[in-house]
Amino acid sequence: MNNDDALIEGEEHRNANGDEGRGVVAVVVILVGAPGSGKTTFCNAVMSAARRAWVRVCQDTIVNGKAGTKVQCLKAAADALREGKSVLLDRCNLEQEQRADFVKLGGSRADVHAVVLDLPAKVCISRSVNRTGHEGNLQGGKAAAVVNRMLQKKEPPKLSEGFSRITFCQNDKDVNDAVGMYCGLGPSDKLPSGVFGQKSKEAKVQLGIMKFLKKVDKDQSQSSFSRETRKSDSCAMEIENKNEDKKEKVDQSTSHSTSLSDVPTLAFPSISTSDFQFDHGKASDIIVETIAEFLQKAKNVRLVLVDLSHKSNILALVWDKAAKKSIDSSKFFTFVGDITQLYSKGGLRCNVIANAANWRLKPGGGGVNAAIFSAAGEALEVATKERAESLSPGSSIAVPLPPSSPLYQREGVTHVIHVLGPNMNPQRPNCLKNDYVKGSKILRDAYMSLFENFASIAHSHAKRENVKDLKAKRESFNDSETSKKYKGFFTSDDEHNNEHEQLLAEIRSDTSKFIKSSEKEKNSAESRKRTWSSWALALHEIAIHPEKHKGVVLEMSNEFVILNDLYPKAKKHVLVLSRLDGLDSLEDAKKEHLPLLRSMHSAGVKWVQKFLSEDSSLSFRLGYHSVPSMRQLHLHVISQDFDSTHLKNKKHWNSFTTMFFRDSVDVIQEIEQYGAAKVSGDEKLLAMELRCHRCRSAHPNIPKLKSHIANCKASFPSNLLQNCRLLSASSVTTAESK
DNA sequence: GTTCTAGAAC
DNA sequence: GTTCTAGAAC
Repeated sequence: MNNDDALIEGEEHRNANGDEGRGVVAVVVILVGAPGSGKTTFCNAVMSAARRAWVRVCQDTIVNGKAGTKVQCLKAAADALREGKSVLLDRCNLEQEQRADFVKLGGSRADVHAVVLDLPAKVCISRSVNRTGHEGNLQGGKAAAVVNRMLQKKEPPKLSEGFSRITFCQNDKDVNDAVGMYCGLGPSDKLPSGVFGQKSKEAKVQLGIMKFLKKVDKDQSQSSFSRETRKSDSCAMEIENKNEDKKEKVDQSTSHSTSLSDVPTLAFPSISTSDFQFDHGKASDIIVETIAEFLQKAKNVRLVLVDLSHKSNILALVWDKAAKKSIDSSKFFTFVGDITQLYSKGGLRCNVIANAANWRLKPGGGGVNAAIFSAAGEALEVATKERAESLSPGSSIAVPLPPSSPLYQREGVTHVIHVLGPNMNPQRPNCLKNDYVKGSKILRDAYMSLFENFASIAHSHAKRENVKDLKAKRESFNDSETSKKYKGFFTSDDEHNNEHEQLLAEIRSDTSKFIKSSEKEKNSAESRKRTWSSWALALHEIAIHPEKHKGVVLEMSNEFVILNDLYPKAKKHVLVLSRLDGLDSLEDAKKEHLPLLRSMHSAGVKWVQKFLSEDSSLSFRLGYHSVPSMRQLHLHVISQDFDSTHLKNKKHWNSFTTMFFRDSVDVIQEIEQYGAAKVSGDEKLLAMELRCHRCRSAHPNIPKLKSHIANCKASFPSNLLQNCRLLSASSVTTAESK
């Protein structure tokens, strides 16, 4: 690897300096970026200080200052090239298809570069919302929606599309650097090719990998593309149908038995069959065999083999073989989708996902590895590094995902298991040169290791009897060594060991709260109790002495008191306040509290019904804050309009719209199943960017968000529509009948 | 200049 | 939890 890097560096050097005498080399720079990302600014900056002739081609202004067509842009660009000028293409170009025709302008005539202005969505939205008199006329409230929609479809450019150079800019500094570079580009200069500035701090390594891949990518896409698509086209429909059926089955089962969607589920890609070129027939046999073996031992878990494409060959093979082996289709099935968006796009809850990692456990490269690292954010890189430096073929390592990771927040993924399979590709490290005896063993080991790791995670989850128990164990294990691997299925021999290992994993992964408290206050059970500020005692006072607060109490029983939230964050916002002294927050709730939680819930539902009878346009959620600000357990019953002057800041918003808010139905279910409810109390959750709770679009600040939600009519995300999490006029009748 | 956030005090 | 306000962002 080091050798590769050195080689690449040498090449760069030659390219950057060694092209005098070759004459003028025109460049087509295809800008890629959402509205507000600064494409026009970029063009103007380059052209104002350029050392070569540039023509800016902008679709928004191409017809005498007015918007034109793509064809007109192509013509203008071609004309410019013919005159020996270089081209700055100023249009969004976020999708590959939109870029393809412009890339074709290259070839012998010109180098084609991409400059990706990949600034945070928030920045683009903020700029396009605020701008006035922009040529594209994308202003005002609609801008945010447009930007969001476009960003969802974005496909980062790849060298394989035909670019000779791609520059990613993630912030203003990157943009300025890129401007400077193109300004300084003289008529006969040529910039080094490759990918630059992609999300990795080790740009050189990244470049090395990308260059290395470029060659392989092309080779592969030519050979395996024709081979595979033709073959699979004939059965594509079939697979699609099967998967449709399958998905329906899953949906049905989730709606019938409320627990299925929360069964620990592992989503995994096929290991070694794409980039590592392992034979699909042999691989599918191994997948099905190891799954069958695993499912015999493991109870109450699900496995899902995921591939991006309906045309996946391996998915079809595994599907057929699993059916022939009569593998229980509720415990194992295949799924077509992006493994980093199974929940948000596919409605499939998977708390653990596997990553087809490289031996260095580095992000980038391509395929699943790049996708997962990029979706999980830097948090995964850091967490991975803490655990291991590298991975050997046939093994795997589980990494708990910090709650700050977008994958955790958006998809509910708590662990990523990195797996490394055997390599049959001569252009990759450790190639087995067609030795399928060795290869098959390694692939089998890889899956076994993956499933074992998953089993440990699932097992520990189920083992969480109650929070107190866990805390006690945590403390006793707190100082132990960490680097051992998880081992064993659910055999009694390994059980103790497993618990130990998993508790360690939990200590590291779970909400930092526990760690902090166990570090600060070691052994005394009393001192572990949270201290509350004076203002945080108001609810406790009402709960213990409701008779003194008749003015605010709406309803009262022995178990709870109902009152309006003093600072309602929506049109309707009431609290169902437990009267049980000593039960202060969700993390203290245990099985013994289930009757109380259930009656609080149904009291809340009754109020929802009352509110709905007054205004049927409202929708409601019932839930708890993971870490409440006020003492005394209280259930929020809140309408989803969030139309209130008291909703003023990010914390308010995120406390009701992220995983910080734990739906009462889920809380009850988790306590029934595991003895405790999961709390997502990470501070970062409350500092997250502002997203619409309906359409998930991002907004630059609270006022903009509020004006958006006042008008957003998008349907709620699918997860809220399941399991009676969201109550509305149409759903409440079904909730009642349950 | 105004708008908006975020930290401290309560 | 809210209020107040300095100063960042626009």
